[in-house]
Amino acid sequence: MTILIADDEERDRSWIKELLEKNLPEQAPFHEVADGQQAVETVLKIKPKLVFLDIKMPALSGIKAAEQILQSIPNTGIIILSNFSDEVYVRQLWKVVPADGVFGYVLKSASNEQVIEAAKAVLGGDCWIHPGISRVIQRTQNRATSLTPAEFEALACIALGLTDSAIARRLYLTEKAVQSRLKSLYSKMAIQGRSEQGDTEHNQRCRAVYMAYKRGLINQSELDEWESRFLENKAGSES
Amino acid sequence: MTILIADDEERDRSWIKELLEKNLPEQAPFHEVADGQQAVETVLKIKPKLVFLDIKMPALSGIKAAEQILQSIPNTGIIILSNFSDEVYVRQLWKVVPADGVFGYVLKSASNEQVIEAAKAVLGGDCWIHPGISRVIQRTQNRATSLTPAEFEALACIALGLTDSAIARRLYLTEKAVQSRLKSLYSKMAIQGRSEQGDTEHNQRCRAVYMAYKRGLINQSELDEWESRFLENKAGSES
DNA sequence: GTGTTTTCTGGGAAAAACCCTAGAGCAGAC
DNA sequence: GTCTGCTCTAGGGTTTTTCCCAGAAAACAC
Repeated sequence: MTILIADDEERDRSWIKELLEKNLPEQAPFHEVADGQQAVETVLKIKPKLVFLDIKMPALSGIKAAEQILQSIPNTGIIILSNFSDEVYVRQLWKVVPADGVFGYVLKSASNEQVIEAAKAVLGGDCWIHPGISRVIQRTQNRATSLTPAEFEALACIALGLTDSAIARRLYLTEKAVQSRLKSLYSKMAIQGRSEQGDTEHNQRCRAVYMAYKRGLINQSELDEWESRFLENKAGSES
Repeated sequence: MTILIADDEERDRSWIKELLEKNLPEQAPFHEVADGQQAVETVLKIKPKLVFLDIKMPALSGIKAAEQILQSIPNTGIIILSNFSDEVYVRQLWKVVPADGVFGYVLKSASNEQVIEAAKAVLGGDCWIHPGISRVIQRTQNRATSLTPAEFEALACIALGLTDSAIARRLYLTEKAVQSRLKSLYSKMAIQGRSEQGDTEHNQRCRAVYMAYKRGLINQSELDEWESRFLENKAGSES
Protein backbone atom coordinates (compact mmCIF):
# COMPACT_ATOMS: atom_id res chain seq x y z
CA MET A 1 0.00 0.00 0.00
CA THR A 2 2.49 2.58 -1.14
CA ILE A 3 2.64 5.35 -3.70
CA LEU A 4 5.54 6.15 -6.03
CA ILE A 5 6.27 9.59 -7.43
CA ALA A 6 8.47 9.79 -10.52
CA ASP A 7 9.47 13.27 -11.66
CA ASP A 8 12.82 14.72 -12.55
CA GLU A 9 12.11 18.08 -10.94
CA GLU A 10 12.53 18.24 -7.22
CA ARG A 11 10.02 21.03 -6.92
CA ASP A 12 7.21 19.01 -8.43
CA ARG A 13 8.05 15.88 -6.49
CA SER A 14 7.80 17.68 -3.19
CA TRP A 15 4.61 19.38 -4.33
CA ILE A 16 2.91 16.02 -4.88
CA LYS A 17 4.45 14.46 -1.80
CA GLU A 18 3.30 17.18 0.55
CA LEU A 19 -0.17 17.02 -0.88
CA LEU A 20 -0.34 13.28 -0.33
CA GLU A 21 1.03 13.52 3.18
CA LYS A 22 -1.60 16.03 4.14
CA ASN A 23 -4.56 14.49 2.38
CA LEU A 24 -3.91 10.80 2.06
CA PRO A 25 -1.66 9.91 5.03
CA GLU A 26 -3.15 6.41 5.17
CA GLN A 27 -1.48 5.59 1.85
CA ALA A 28 2.04 6.20 3.14
CA PRO A 29 4.90 5.58 2.66
CA PHE A 30 5.59 7.71 -0.42
CA HIS A 31 8.62 6.92 -2.54
CA GLU A 32 10.32 9.25 -4.98
CA VAL A 33 12.46 8.63 -8.04
CA ALA A 34 13.86 11.02 -10.61
CA ASP A 35 13.62 9.18 -13.92
CA GLY A 36 11.61 6.61 -15.83
CA GLN A 37 14.12 3.80 -15.58
CA GLN A 38 14.24 4.05 -11.82
CA ALA A 39 10.46 4.25 -11.78
CA VAL A 40 10.11 0.89 -13.52
CA GLU A 41 12.71 -0.75 -11.29
CA THR A 42 11.19 0.61 -8.13
CA VAL A 43 7.71 -0.45 -9.13
CA LEU A 44 8.90 -4.02 -9.61
CA LYS A 45 10.47 -3.94 -6.18
CA ILE A 46 7.85 -2.27 -4.04
CA LYS A 47 4.73 -2.91 -6.13
CA PRO A 48 2.93 0.34 -5.31
CA LYS A 49 -0.77 0.70 -5.76
CA LEU A 50 -0.39 4.05 -7.50
CA VAL A 51 2.38 5.68 -9.53
CA PHE A 52 2.69 9.33 -10.51
CA LEU A 53 4.64 9.60 -13.76
CA ASP A 54 5.93 12.79 -15.24
CA ILE A 55 6.09 12.58 -19.02
CA LYS A 56 9.29 14.48 -19.61
CA MET A 57 11.94 12.53 -17.73
CA PRO A 58 15.49 11.50 -18.53
CA ALA A 59 16.39 7.89 -19.33
CA LEU A 60 12.79 6.82 -20.00
CA SER A 61 9.71 8.91 -20.66
CA GLY A 62 6.68 8.58 -18.44
CA ILE A 63 4.71 7.02 -21.27
CA LYS A 64 7.26 4.32 -21.93
CA ALA A 65 7.65 3.69 -18.23
CA ALA A 66 3.89 3.26 -17.99
CA GLU A 67 4.01 0.75 -20.81
CA GLN A 68 6.61 -1.38 -19.07
CA ILE A 69 4.90 -1.11 -15.73
CA LEU A 70 1.55 -2.18 -17.11
CA GLN A 71 3.13 -5.14 -18.86
CA SER A 72 4.62 -6.38 -15.62
CA ILE A 73 1.96 -5.42 -13.11
CA PRO A 74 -1.21 -4.60 -15.04
CA ASN A 75 -3.34 -3.50 -12.12
CA THR A 76 -1.02 -0.68 -11.08
CA GLY A 77 -2.77 2.66 -10.98
CA ILE A 78 -1.07 5.23 -13.20
CA ILE A 79 -1.39 8.98 -13.03
CA ILE A 80 0.35 10.85 -15.81
CA LEU A 81 1.65 14.29 -14.94
CA SER A 82 2.16 16.57 -17.88
CA ASN A 83 3.09 20.16 -18.40
CA PHE A 84 1.02 20.51 -21.51
CA SER A 85 -2.15 19.14 -22.99
CA ASP A 86 -0.23 17.76 -25.92
CA GLU A 87 -2.27 15.57 -28.19
CA VAL A 88 0.77 13.54 -29.10
CA TYR A 89 1.02 12.16 -25.58
CA VAL A 90 -2.65 11.33 -25.41
CA ARG A 91 -2.24 9.42 -28.65
CA GLN A 92 0.68 7.46 -27.28
CA LEU A 93 -0.97 6.80 -23.96
CA TRP A 94 -4.07 5.44 -25.61
CA LYS A 95 -2.02 2.73 -27.26
CA VAL A 96 -0.29 1.76 -24.05
CA VAL A 97 -3.15 1.68 -21.60
CA PRO A 98 -5.57 -1.26 -21.91
CA ALA A 99 -9.09 -0.29 -22.82
CA ASP A 100 -10.42 -0.90 -19.33
CA GLY A 101 -7.28 0.34 -17.59
CA VAL A 102 -7.38 2.66 -14.64
CA PHE A 103 -5.40 5.82 -15.00
CA GLY A 104 -5.36 9.55 -14.49
CA TYR A 105 -4.07 12.40 -16.57
CA VAL A 106 -3.24 15.55 -14.61
CA LEU A 107 -1.80 18.76 -15.96
CA LYS A 108 0.81 20.46 -13.84
CA SER A 109 -1.31 23.55 -13.77
CA ALA A 110 -3.85 21.59 -11.75
CA SER A 111 -5.00 22.82 -8.38
CA ASN A 112 -4.16 20.95 -5.23
CA GLU A 113 -7.70 19.68 -4.96
CA GLN A 114 -7.60 18.27 -8.45
CA VAL A 115 -4.48 16.27 -7.75
CA ILE A 116 -6.00 14.73 -4.65
CA GLU A 117 -9.22 14.08 -6.50
CA ALA A 118 -7.32 12.27 -9.23
CA ALA A 119 -5.35 10.22 -6.73
CA LYS A 120 -8.50 9.17 -4.91
CA ALA A 121 -10.26 8.32 -8.14
CA VAL A 122 -7.50 6.08 -9.42
CA LEU A 123 -7.05 4.42 -6.04
CA GLY A 124 -10.77 3.77 -6.05
CA GLY A 125 -10.68 2.22 -9.50
CA ASP A 126 -11.86 5.16 -11.58
CA CYS A 127 -10.23 7.25 -14.24
CA TRP A 128 -9.59 10.95 -13.81
CA ILE A 129 -8.93 13.10 -16.83
CA HIS A 130 -7.99 16.74 -16.51
CA PRO A 131 -10.81 18.95 -17.80
CA GLY A 132 -8.43 20.81 -20.09
CA ILE A 133 -7.74 17.77 -22.21
CA SER A 134 -11.14 16.20 -22.63
CA ARG A 135 -11.39 18.10 -25.88
CA VAL A 136 -8.12 16.59 -26.99
CA ILE A 137 -9.31 13.11 -26.12
CA GLN A 138 -12.39 13.60 -28.20
CA ARG A 139 -10.33 14.65 -31.15
CA THR A 140 -8.11 11.61 -30.97
CA GLN A 141 -11.16 9.42 -31.25
CA ASN A 142 -12.96 11.28 -33.99
CA ARG A 143 -12.39 9.61 -37.33
CA ALA A 144 -12.56 12.82 -39.34
CA THR A 145 -9.85 14.68 -37.46
CA SER A 146 -7.56 12.03 -36.02
CA LEU A 147 -4.49 11.21 -38.03
CA THR A 148 -3.46 7.79 -39.24
CA PRO A 149 0.09 6.60 -38.48
CA ALA A 150 1.17 7.32 -42.04
CA GLU A 151 -0.18 10.84 -41.93
CA PHE A 152 1.43 11.44 -38.61
CA GLU A 153 4.76 10.26 -39.93
CA ALA A 154 4.49 12.67 -42.83
CA LEU A 155 3.60 15.47 -40.45
CA ALA A 156 6.68 14.86 -38.37
CA CYS A 157 8.84 14.92 -41.48
CA ILE A 158 7.60 18.23 -42.81
CA ALA A 159 7.86 19.69 -39.32
CA LEU A 160 11.53 18.74 -39.35
CA GLY A 161 11.88 20.70 -42.57
CA LEU A 162 12.43 17.84 -45.01
CA THR A 163 11.56 18.08 -48.69
CA ASP A 164 9.23 15.63 -50.37
CA SER A 165 12.09 13.79 -51.97
CA ALA A 166 14.04 13.57 -48.73
CA ILE A 167 11.00 12.12 -47.01
CA ALA A 168 10.59 9.60 -49.81
CA ARG A 169 14.20 8.47 -49.41
CA ARG A 170 13.93 8.11 -45.68
CA LEU A 171 10.66 6.24 -45.61
CA TYR A 172 11.38 4.16 -48.73
CA LEU A 173 8.45 5.59 -50.65
CA THR A 174 7.96 7.29 -53.97
CA GLU A 175 7.63 11.03 -54.01
CA LYS A 176 4.06 10.61 -55.16
CA ALA A 177 3.24 8.51 -52.13
CA VAL A 178 4.61 11.19 -49.89
CA GLN A 179 2.48 13.79 -51.61
CA SER A 180 -0.51 11.55 -51.24
CA ARG A 181 0.07 11.33 -47.52
CA LEU A 182 0.47 15.04 -47.29
CA LYS A 183 -2.67 15.66 -49.25
CA SER A 184 -4.81 13.66 -46.86
CA LEU A 185 -3.00 15.25 -43.95
CA TYR A 186 -3.90 18.71 -45.18
CA SER A 187 -7.52 17.83 -45.69
CA LYS A 188 -7.83 16.28 -42.23
CA MET A 189 -6.32 19.36 -40.68
CA ALA A 190 -8.83 21.51 -42.56
CA ILE A 191 -6.22 23.57 -44.31
CA GLN A 192 -7.61 25.05 -47.46
CA GLY A 193 -5.41 24.89 -50.52
CA ARG A 194 -4.96 27.21 -53.42
CA SER A 195 -7.64 25.65 -55.57
CA GLU A 196 -10.38 26.43 -53.14
CA GLN A 197 -12.05 29.71 -53.75
CA GLY A 198 -11.35 32.53 -51.37
CA ASP A 199 -7.95 33.67 -50.27
CA THR A 200 -4.98 31.47 -50.90
CA GLU A 201 -3.56 32.76 -47.68
CA HIS A 202 -1.64 29.75 -46.59
CA ASN A 203 1.33 27.72 -47.47
CA GLN A 204 -0.23 24.41 -46.56
CA ARG A 205 3.00 22.80 -45.54
CA CYS A 206 3.92 25.44 -43.00
CA ARG A 207 0.34 25.95 -41.96
CA ALA A 208 -0.01 22.28 -41.14
CA VAL A 209 3.08 22.49 -38.97
CA TYR A 210 1.73 25.56 -37.21
CA MET A 211 -1.63 23.97 -36.51
CA ALA A 212 0.07 20.80 -35.35
CA TYR A 213 2.14 22.73 -32.83
CA LYS A 214 -0.96 24.57 -31.73
CA ARG A 215 -2.94 21.38 -31.23
CA GLY A 216 -0.04 19.75 -29.46
CA LEU A 217 0.20 17.05 -32.10
CA ILE A 218 3.91 17.67 -32.17
CA ASN A 219 6.38 19.43 -29.93
CA GLN A 220 10.05 20.07 -29.68
CA SER A 221 11.12 17.04 -27.74
CA GLU A 222 9.08 14.67 -29.87
CA LEU A 223 10.56 16.12 -33.03
CA ASP A 224 14.04 15.77 -31.60
CA GLU A 225 13.35 12.08 -31.23
CA TRP A 226 12.22 11.77 -34.81
CA GLU A 227 15.29 13.56 -36.00
CA SER A 228 17.72 11.39 -34.07
CA ARG A 229 15.93 8.32 -35.34
CA PHE A 230 16.61 9.47 -38.89
CA LEU A 231 20.23 10.23 -38.12
CA GLU A 232 20.74 6.70 -36.84
CA ASN A 233 19.20 5.16 -39.93
CA LYS A 234 21.30 7.33 -42.15
CA ALA A 235 24.52 6.48 -40.36
CA GLY A 236 23.65 2.82 -40.49
CA SER A 237 22.88 2.73 -44.20
CA GLU A 238 25.80 4.82 -45.35
CA SER A 239 28.56 2.94 -43.61
CA MET B 1 12.80 47.29 1.67
CA THR B 2 10.31 44.79 0.35
CA ILE B 3 10.19 42.18 -2.38
CA LEU B 4 7.34 41.55 -4.81
CA ILE B 5 6.63 38.21 -6.45
CA ALA B 6 4.49 38.22 -9.60
CA ASP B 7 3.51 34.84 -10.98
CA ASP B 8 0.17 33.44 -12.04
CA GLU B 9 0.86 29.99 -10.65
CA GLU B 10 0.35 29.59 -6.94
CA ARG B 11 2.85 26.78 -6.78
CA ASP B 12 5.69 28.89 -8.09
CA ARG B 13 4.83 31.88 -5.95
CA SER B 14 5.00 29.87 -2.78
CA TRP B 15 8.20 28.24 -3.96
CA ILE B 16 9.93 31.62 -4.24
CA LYS B 17 8.33 32.98 -1.12
CA GLU B 18 9.42 30.11 1.07
CA LEU B 19 12.93 30.37 -0.28
CA LEU B 20 13.09 34.04 0.53
CA GLU B 21 11.65 33.59 4.00
CA LYS B 22 14.24 31.00 4.84
CA ASN B 23 17.25 32.65 3.26
CA LEU B 24 16.62 36.37 3.15
CA PRO B 25 14.32 37.07 6.09
CA GLU B 26 15.81 40.55 6.51
CA GLN B 27 14.20 41.58 3.21
CA ALA B 28 10.65 40.90 4.40
CA PRO B 29 7.80 41.56 3.88
CA PHE B 30 7.18 39.65 0.68
CA HIS B 31 4.19 40.56 -1.45
CA GLU B 32 2.55 38.42 -4.07
CA VAL B 33 0.46 39.22 -7.13
CA ALA B 34 -0.89 37.01 -9.90
CA ASP B 35 -0.59 39.06 -13.07
CA GLY B 36 1.47 41.73 -14.77
CA GLN B 37 -1.04 44.53 -14.38
CA GLN B 38 -1.23 44.05 -10.65
CA ALA B 39 2.53 43.83 -10.54
CA VAL B 40 2.92 47.28 -12.05
CA GLU B 41 0.30 48.80 -9.79
CA THR B 42 1.73 47.22 -6.68
CA VAL B 43 5.25 48.32 -7.53
CA LEU B 44 4.07 51.93 -7.80
CA LYS B 45 2.43 51.63 -4.43
CA ILE B 46 5.00 49.82 -2.33
CA LYS B 47 8.18 50.58 -4.31
CA PRO B 48 9.96 47.29 -3.68
CA LYS B 49 13.67 46.94 -4.08
CA LEU B 50 13.30 43.71 -6.03
CA VAL B 51 10.57 42.22 -8.22
CA PHE B 52 10.29 38.66 -9.45
CA LEU B 53 8.41 38.61 -12.73
CA ASP B 54 7.13 35.51 -14.45
CA ILE B 55 7.05 35.96 -18.20
CA LYS B 56 3.86 34.13 -18.99
CA MET B 57 1.19 35.97 -17.04
CA PRO B 58 -2.35 37.04 -17.85
CA ALA B 59 -3.22 40.71 -18.45
CA LEU B 60 0.37 41.81 -18.96
CA SER B 61 3.46 39.76 -19.68
CA GLY B 62 6.45 39.93 -17.37
CA ILE B 63 8.49 41.65 -20.07
CA LYS B 64 5.94 44.38 -20.61
CA ALA B 65 5.49 44.79 -16.89
CA ALA B 66 9.24 45.18 -16.53
CA GLU B 67 9.19 47.88 -19.18
CA GLN B 68 6.55 49.89 -17.36
CA ILE B 69 8.19 49.39 -14.00
CA LEU B 70 11.58 50.55 -15.24
CA GLN B 71 10.03 53.62 -16.83
CA SER B 72 8.48 54.65 -13.54
CA ILE B 73 11.08 53.52 -11.04
CA PRO B 74 14.30 52.84 -12.95
CA ASN B 75 16.36 51.54 -10.08
CA THR B 76 14.02 48.67 -9.27
CA GLY B 77 15.77 45.32 -9.36
CA ILE B 78 14.09 42.91 -11.76
CA ILE B 79 14.42 39.15 -11.84
CA ILE B 80 12.72 37.48 -14.76
CA LEU B 81 11.40 33.99 -14.14
CA SER B 82 10.95 31.91 -17.24
CA ASN B 83 10.01 28.37 -18.02
CA PHE B 84 12.17 28.23 -21.11
CA SER B 85 15.35 29.70 -22.44
CA ASP B 86 13.50 31.27 -25.32
CA GLU B 87 15.58 33.60 -27.38
CA VAL B 88 12.57 35.70 -28.23
CA TYR B 89 12.26 36.82 -24.63
CA VAL B 90 15.91 37.62 -24.33
CA ARG B 91 15.60 39.75 -27.45
CA GLN B 92 12.65 41.60 -26.01
CA LEU B 93 14.21 42.04 -22.62
CA TRP B 94 17.35 43.50 -24.09
CA LYS B 95 15.34 46.31 -25.62
CA VAL B 96 13.54 47.06 -22.39
CA VAL B 97 16.35 46.99 -19.88
CA PRO B 98 18.77 49.92 -19.91
CA ALA B 99 22.32 48.99 -20.80
CA ASP B 100 23.54 49.43 -17.25
CA GLY B 101 20.38 48.07 -15.69
CA VAL B 102 20.44 45.56 -12.90
CA PHE B 103 18.46 42.42 -13.53
CA GLY B 104 18.41 38.68 -13.26
CA TYR B 105 17.15 35.95 -15.54
CA VAL B 106 16.28 32.71 -13.80
CA LEU B 107 14.85 29.59 -15.39
CA LYS B 108 12.21 27.76 -13.44
CA SER B 109 14.34 24.67 -13.53
CA ALA B 110 16.84 26.50 -11.33
CA SER B 111 17.92 25.05 -8.03
CA ASN B 112 16.99 26.71 -4.77
CA GLU B 113 20.54 27.93 -4.35
CA GLN B 114 20.51 29.57 -7.75
CA VAL B 115 17.38 31.52 -6.98
CA ILE B 116 18.84 32.86 -3.76
CA GLU B 117 22.09 33.61 -5.51
CA ALA B 118 20.25 35.59 -8.14
CA ALA B 119 18.24 37.50 -5.55
CA LYS B 120 21.36 38.42 -3.60
CA ALA B 121 23.19 39.47 -6.74
CA VAL B 122 20.44 41.79 -7.93
CA LEU B 123 19.93 43.24 -4.45
CA GLY B 124 23.65 43.87 -4.36
CA GLY B 125 23.62 45.64 -7.69
CA ASP B 126 24.86 42.84 -9.92
CA CYS B 127 23.27 40.93 -12.75
CA TRP B 128 22.62 37.21 -12.56
CA ILE B 129 22.01 35.25 -15.74
CA HIS B 130 21.07 31.61 -15.67
CA PRO B 131 23.92 29.49 -17.06
CA GLY B 132 21.57 27.79 -19.52
CA ILE B 133 20.92 30.97 -21.45
CA SER B 134 24.32 32.58 -21.67
CA ARG B 135 24.66 30.91 -25.05
CA VAL B 136 21.43 32.49 -26.12
CA ILE B 137 22.58 35.91 -24.99
CA GLN B 138 25.72 35.58 -27.02
CA ARG B 139 23.73 34.70 -30.09
CA THR B 140 21.50 37.73 -29.78
CA GLN B 141 24.56 39.94 -29.84
CA ASN B 142 26.43 38.28 -32.66
CA ARG B 143 25.96 40.14 -35.91
CA ALA B 144 26.18 37.06 -38.12
CA THR B 145 23.45 35.08 -36.42
CA SER B 146 21.12 37.62 -34.88
CA LEU B 147 18.09 38.55 -36.90
CA THR B 148 17.08 42.05 -37.92
CA PRO B 149 13.52 43.18 -37.18
CA ALA B 150 12.53 42.68 -40.80
CA GLU B 151 13.88 39.18 -40.89
CA PHE B 152 12.17 38.37 -37.65
CA GLU B 153 8.89 39.63 -38.98
CA ALA B 154 9.22 37.41 -42.01
CA LEU B 155 10.05 34.48 -39.79
CA ALA B 156 6.92 34.96 -37.76
CA CYS B 157 4.85 35.09 -40.93
CA ILE B 158 6.11 31.87 -42.43
CA ALA B 159 5.77 30.20 -39.05
CA LEU B 160 2.10 31.15 -39.12
CA GLY B 161 1.85 29.39 -42.47
CA LEU B 162 1.37 32.40 -44.72
CA THR B 163 2.33 32.41 -48.38
CA ASP B 164 4.71 34.96 -49.83
CA SER B 165 1.89 36.90 -51.40
CA ALA B 166 -0.15 36.90 -48.20
CA ILE B 167 2.83 38.23 -46.31
CA ALA B 168 3.31 40.93 -48.93
CA ARG B 169 -0.30 42.03 -48.55
CA ARG B 170 -0.13 42.16 -44.80
CA LEU B 171 3.14 44.01 -44.53
CA TYR B 172 2.51 46.28 -47.53
CA LEU B 173 5.47 44.98 -49.47
CA THR B 174 6.04 43.50 -52.89
CA GLU B 175 6.40 39.78 -53.16
CA LYS B 176 10.01 40.28 -54.16
CA ALA B 177 10.70 42.18 -50.98
CA VAL B 178 9.29 39.35 -48.95
CA GLN B 179 11.48 36.89 -50.79
CA SER B 180 14.45 39.08 -50.19
CA ARG B 181 13.78 39.05 -46.48
CA LEU B 182 13.36 35.33 -46.50
CA LYS B 183 16.56 34.84 -48.41
CA SER B 184 18.63 36.67 -45.85
CA LEU B 185 16.76 34.91 -43.09
CA TYR B 186 17.69 31.52 -44.51
CA SER B 187 21.30 32.43 -44.87
CA LYS B 188 21.53 33.75 -41.32
CA MET B 189 20.00 30.59 -39.99
CA ALA B 190 22.54 28.56 -41.92
CA ILE B 191 19.99 26.61 -43.87
CA GLN B 192 21.47 25.32 -47.07
CA GLY B 193 19.36 25.68 -50.16
CA ARG B 194 19.00 23.56 -53.23
CA SER B 195 21.75 25.22 -55.19
CA GLU B 196 24.40 24.25 -52.71
CA GLN B 197 26.08 21.01 -53.48
CA GLY B 198 25.30 18.05 -51.30
CA ASP B 199 21.89 16.76 -50.53
CA THR B 200 18.96 19.06 -50.95
CA GLU B 201 17.44 17.60 -47.84
CA HIS B 202 15.52 20.58 -46.63
CA ASN B 203 12.57 22.67 -47.45
CA GLN B 204 14.07 25.93 -46.31
CA ARG B 205 10.79 27.47 -45.29
CA CYS B 206 9.82 24.68 -42.96
CA ARG B 207 13.37 24.11 -41.83
CA ALA B 208 13.68 27.73 -40.78
CA VAL B 209 10.54 27.37 -38.72
CA TYR B 210 11.83 24.21 -37.12
CA MET B 211 15.18 25.76 -36.23
CA ALA B 212 13.44 28.84 -34.91
CA TYR B 213 11.31 26.77 -32.57
CA LYS B 214 14.37 24.86 -31.52
CA ARG B 215 16.33 28.01 -30.76
CA GLY B 216 13.36 29.52 -28.97
CA LEU B 217 13.22 32.39 -31.46
CA ILE B 218 9.51 31.79 -31.68
CA ASN B 219 7.00 29.89 -29.62
CA GLN B 220 3.32 29.24 -29.50
CA SER B 221 2.21 32.16 -27.40
CA GLU B 222 4.30 34.65 -29.34
CA LEU B 223 2.89 33.39 -32.62
CA ASP B 224 -0.62 33.67 -31.27
CA GLU B 225 0.07 37.33 -30.64
CA TRP B 226 1.30 37.84 -34.18
CA GLU B 227 -1.77 36.14 -35.54
CA SER B 228 -4.22 38.17 -33.56
CA ARG B 229 -2.40 41.32 -34.58
CA PHE B 230 -2.99 40.39 -38.22
CA LEU B 231 -6.63 39.61 -37.59
CA GLU B 232 -7.16 43.05 -36.10
CA ASN B 233 -5.54 44.79 -39.05
CA LYS B 234 -7.59 42.75 -41.45
CA ALA B 235 -10.84 43.54 -39.70
CA GLY B 236 -9.92 47.19 -39.60
CA SER B 237 -9.06 47.48 -43.27
CA GLU B 238 -11.99 45.50 -44.57
CA SER B 239 -14.73 47.38 -42.80
C1' DG C 1 30.22 64.80 -44.72
C1' DT C 2 31.51 59.34 -45.45
C1' DG C 3 30.80 54.57 -44.77
C1' DT C 4 28.06 50.70 -43.34
C1' DT C 5 23.98 48.12 -42.89
C1' DT C 6 19.48 47.27 -44.07
C1' DT C 7 15.98 47.03 -47.09
C1' DC C 8 13.59 47.06 -51.41
C1' DT C 9 13.64 46.66 -56.52
C1' DG C 10 13.86 44.13 -61.20
C1' DG C 11 13.86 40.02 -64.54
C1' DG C 12 14.38 35.39 -65.77
C1' DA C 13 15.15 30.43 -64.78
C1' DA C 14 14.92 26.26 -62.07
C1' DA C 15 13.08 23.39 -58.55
C1' DA C 16 9.77 22.07 -55.42
C1' DA C 17 5.22 21.89 -53.94
C1' DC C 18 0.48 21.38 -54.90
C1' DC C 19 -3.91 19.87 -57.90
C1' DC C 20 -6.78 16.43 -60.33
C1' DT C 21 -8.30 11.92 -61.41
C1' DA C 22 -8.24 7.06 -61.16
C1' DG C 23 -7.05 2.47 -59.90
C1' DA C 24 -5.17 -1.43 -57.26
C1' DG C 25 -3.41 -3.97 -53.20
C1' DC C 26 -4.28 -5.08 -48.55
C1' DA C 27 -5.80 -5.07 -44.11
C1' DG C 28 -9.64 -5.53 -40.77
C1' DA C 29 -14.79 -5.35 -39.76
C1' DC C 30 -19.25 -7.27 -40.31
C1' DG D 1 -18.13 -13.57 -48.55
C1' DT D 2 -18.56 -8.12 -48.97
C1' DC D 3 -17.50 -3.69 -47.49
C1' DT D 4 -14.79 -0.08 -45.76
C1' DG D 5 -10.66 2.47 -44.89
C1' DC D 6 -5.84 3.10 -45.61
C1' DT D 7 -2.04 3.25 -48.52
C1' DC D 8 0.66 3.39 -52.64
C1' DT D 9 0.89 4.08 -57.67
C1' DA D 10 0.57 6.75 -62.14
C1' DG D 11 0.45 10.76 -65.45
C1' DG D 12 0.17 15.42 -66.57
C1' DG D 13 -1.07 19.81 -65.14
C1' DT D 14 -0.55 24.62 -62.36
C1' DT D 15 1.31 27.60 -58.82
C1' DT D 16 4.63 28.84 -55.51
C1' DT D 17 9.01 29.05 -53.85
C1' DT D 18 13.81 29.44 -54.39
C1' DC D 19 17.93 30.95 -57.05
C1' DC D 20 20.89 33.97 -59.72
C1' DC D 21 22.16 38.46 -61.00
C1' DA D 22 22.80 43.52 -59.81
C1' DG D 23 21.51 48.22 -58.40
C1' DA D 24 19.34 51.88 -55.64
C1' DA D 25 16.98 54.12 -51.75
C1' DA D 26 16.94 54.78 -46.80
C1' DA D 27 18.65 54.75 -42.01
C1' DC D 28 22.23 54.98 -38.89
C1' DA D 29 26.83 55.64 -36.82
C1' DC D 30 31.09 58.08 -36.79
